[in-house]
Amino acid sequence: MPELPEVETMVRGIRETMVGRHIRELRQCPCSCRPLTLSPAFDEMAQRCRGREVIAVRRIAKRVVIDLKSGDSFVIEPRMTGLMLLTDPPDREHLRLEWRMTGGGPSASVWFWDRRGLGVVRLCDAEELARRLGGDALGKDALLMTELDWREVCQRTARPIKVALLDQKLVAGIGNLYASEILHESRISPLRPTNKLTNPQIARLHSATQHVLNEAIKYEGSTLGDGTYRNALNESGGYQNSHRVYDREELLCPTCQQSKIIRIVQAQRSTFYCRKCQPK
DNA sequence: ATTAATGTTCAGAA
DNA sequence: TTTCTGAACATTAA
Repeated sequence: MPELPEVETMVRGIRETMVGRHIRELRQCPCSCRPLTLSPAFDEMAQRCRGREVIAVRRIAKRVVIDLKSGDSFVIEPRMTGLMLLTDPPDREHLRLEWRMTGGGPSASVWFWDRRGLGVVRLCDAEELARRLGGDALGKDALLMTELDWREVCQRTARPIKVALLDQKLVAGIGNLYASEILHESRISPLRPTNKLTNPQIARLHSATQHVLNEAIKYEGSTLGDGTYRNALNESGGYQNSHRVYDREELLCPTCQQSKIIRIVQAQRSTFYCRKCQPK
């Protein structure tokens, strides 16, 4: 389930293969699955990008953005099971799209693979999409979320902080897995109303967000039990070995070594936390 | 053999 | 206005 660190890993994995090259052809892969959600429809998308130069490959929140010199950008939402690959898909059955690039070398193509097919690929104005999102959880420079930004955002809602962290209009890039991890490092209860957080808590939330996401990027994301998430070379991530609470119900909390991690459900999603280290 | 759970986003309802 | 629910899917565990 690609969240910010997994998408950042995808972007780094395909950047060298795409930037500075031209798109020779966009192809739909001959899989028997239901077609991906594309906007505009495939024929127009293929026609509009053919021959165009790729000038940047970057990440906005949980989306892969491929900027073309023409002003168009591919905006790819991997959702649950989408992957950007250079080689060796987990299976050929669920390959969905291929960008054939100019230039030689064995990796002159980039693929989008998606087992469940919930992914969405658009060719559009990327900035328009970015405007609909909150600040990037790990943005740089102008996109940086400062501690003051976090305070302002936290005033906007009374929902539990765990639920608010998943709202991409407040802060963009955090998903279900990293929300639990960040709150544990922050020593904040997932049940805490967001607008009741104290300034010291918000300061911890701010720094834990950066720390957890940067560490996860360093290990190229989390590959869970089902093994779906892979980097661009079809290799597993490594951050699952550093998880403190996610998917660790009944195991001892790594901080206090006394209390067991519990699982609760908030907004129909699993939340994992330690009652002792994250008091209400 | 059904059923539930998994995770992200959005439309539409409360 | 804000918050909640269900649907889009495929696969696996119960």
